[in-house]
Amino acid sequence: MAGSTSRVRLVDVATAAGTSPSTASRALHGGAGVTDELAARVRQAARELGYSVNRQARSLRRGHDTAIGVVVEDFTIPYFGTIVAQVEQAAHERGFGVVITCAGSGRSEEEAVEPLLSRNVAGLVVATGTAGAPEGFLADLASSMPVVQVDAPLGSPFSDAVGIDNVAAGRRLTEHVLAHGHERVLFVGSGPAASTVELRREGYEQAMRAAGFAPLSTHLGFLPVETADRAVVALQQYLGDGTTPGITAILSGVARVTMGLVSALARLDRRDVAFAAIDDLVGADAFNPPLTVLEQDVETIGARAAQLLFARIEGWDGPPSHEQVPLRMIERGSGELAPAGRTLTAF
Amino acid sequence: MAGSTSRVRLVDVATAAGTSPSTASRALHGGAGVTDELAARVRQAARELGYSVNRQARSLRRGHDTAIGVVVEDFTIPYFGTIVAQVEQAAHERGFGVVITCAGSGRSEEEAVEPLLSRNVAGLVVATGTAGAPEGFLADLASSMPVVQVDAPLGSPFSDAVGIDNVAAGRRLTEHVLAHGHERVLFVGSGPAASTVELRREGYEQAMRAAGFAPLSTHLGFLPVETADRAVVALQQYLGDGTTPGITAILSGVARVTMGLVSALARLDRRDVAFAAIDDLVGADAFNPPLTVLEQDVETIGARAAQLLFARIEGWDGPPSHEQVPLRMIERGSGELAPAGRTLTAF
DNA sequence: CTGAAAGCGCTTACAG
DNA sequence: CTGAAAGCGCTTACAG
Repeated sequence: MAGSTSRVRLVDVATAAGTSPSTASRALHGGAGVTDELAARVRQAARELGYSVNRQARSLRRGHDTAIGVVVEDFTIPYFGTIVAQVEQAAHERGFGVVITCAGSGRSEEEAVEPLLSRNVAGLVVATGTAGAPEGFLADLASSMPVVQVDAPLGSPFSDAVGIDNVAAGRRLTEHVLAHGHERVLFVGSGPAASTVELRREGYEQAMRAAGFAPLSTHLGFLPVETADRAVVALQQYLGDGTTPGITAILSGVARVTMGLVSALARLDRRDVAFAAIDDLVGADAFNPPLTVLEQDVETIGARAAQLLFARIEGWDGPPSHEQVPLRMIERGSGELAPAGRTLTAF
Repeated sequence: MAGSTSRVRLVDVATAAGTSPSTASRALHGGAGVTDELAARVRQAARELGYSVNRQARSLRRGHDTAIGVVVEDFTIPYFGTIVAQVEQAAHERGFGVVITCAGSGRSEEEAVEPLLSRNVAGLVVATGTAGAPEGFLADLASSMPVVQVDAPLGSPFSDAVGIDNVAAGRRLTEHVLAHGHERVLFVGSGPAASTVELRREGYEQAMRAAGFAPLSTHLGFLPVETADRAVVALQQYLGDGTTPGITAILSGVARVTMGLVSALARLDRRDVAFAAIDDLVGADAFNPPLTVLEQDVETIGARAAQLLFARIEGWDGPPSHEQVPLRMIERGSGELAPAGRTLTAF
């Protein structure tokens, strides 16, 4: 057991083993060039004293830390939680620490990243959903350290990226409800700044136009708390007043928005409106009706991001790779409703 | 703009401002004892060069880092995501970094915490739900640095703690369904190791016994993926086979379990069984029937934990405080169902 | 194979 | 008010 007063240093271990700090360091980490016998003595002393290296000192000396940074837009969103979990796991396996920071709620990217850079992290996973301008702050960063972007709208020429094909996702979701006879379909995004969601909207518009229907979209904004209230107001506007024909299907571009829409539809008691969403939600099979979703494989996205990052950290020097992880449609019912007043026969 | 090749050091700033590192350091952080004019020159040089302090060096010199550690059981669970978000926010406001680690999935506490200790974090927020043995590893830690426990079963004599009154929560949830005429009520926990959930079960048993009914409880385990399948199996066993009278109400002790139960009840199409849970769930108002919950104010729990931790870090030396944040019952319908075949008049 | 020495970038008594 | 010097704990050329 380590004494709980003050951490034991390498010199303590060396002294206990009857050698010098230099040799002790080599015995514990350096590997080469130490007698087996002496190395064993050092390792035992380290064990007995409960030694663990002071990483600040090591990092200062080596010029980079065995830690990576993770920049996330919002920790309360399950998507990001899963990314963090995967990255932390990969880091832990390699003996790396993980320092996190939040880029949301009005903080600038510089401000968000400073706590990471000032700790000399060896690389960065950036999952903000909004970043990715090739001329931005991240590009600057990516030229001096490995950066992997997650859920980024565009592949940057300076960094690796892992995500989904957003345009195709929007198209596929749209085609799903079109196939069930819908023509007046509303797409709901979170806001113009969420560029991945905007790409999904683009896919939606492509699919609508290809089918000969007019696209119609709106935004709910970013704050989950307010989302349900806004959704009620927004939906009432589009659902029709009995005289004008309203929309018959709703598509949600992202989980946060789905949460709001699901509550709003429940409050309005409109279970007749078809509804499908990008991103799965916990309990979606218990919704009324059960929610059809186009699911992202978030675990794979997080795991691949970590793999790419550590490959770079370990020196891999290939061209930036932009990976797209396949999506999976989970049909649970809500997206398969036919438009009210119309019976489908062919499907 | 900072050059992107190599970080600028304090000595660079000092040189640019025509002074020494000592004075530059004092001008930027130390505060006292530098001419206004010189201080201004240093600050401008720092700004122009894009200087930001190397925290590893600072920490090494000062003996402790301006960073805190957060130990979490599982980042994908919204409860912990909210704790992390709150703590990160508080840390950021104080110029502290946040390094995280996961204590779940078979890692020992020592192993989980090592990456934090080896970085000399100034304090720890520990949210593992299972820890809290007064003689454990954490107690050892708490004697050498500030530790705040979140969601801990017992108040440790060595550290602050923030959470809820778990026994009272179990009692209150139980009394809710008892008030609607239920007598055969099943409590579902996650596993014997989750001691906060076990305390909730204790409250449930107290309430059942006080009402003269026999308590009946089971566990679903920890893995969210398997939970729904296990829940189906478990529920079939308790719901009765038509000849024997089954349970008429189910209580869930924690969010992960609720997710499984909600899916299982949907699959079994048993909307007649009353159901109430501790912890709110996203979309709970869209469930069928809408889910009644006893909600934890997780944001307040996280915020208070951070406040306590930083108070300790800044030197506050009061006795360990064990705070319990009030709960809120959200009645949405699922817990208010009367037992099938029995009509209530009095409520 | 081993150890004395230098140095990573910072802060802080200490002397002026 | 200012600066030269020491030292936080480690690693790594360098010399032996």
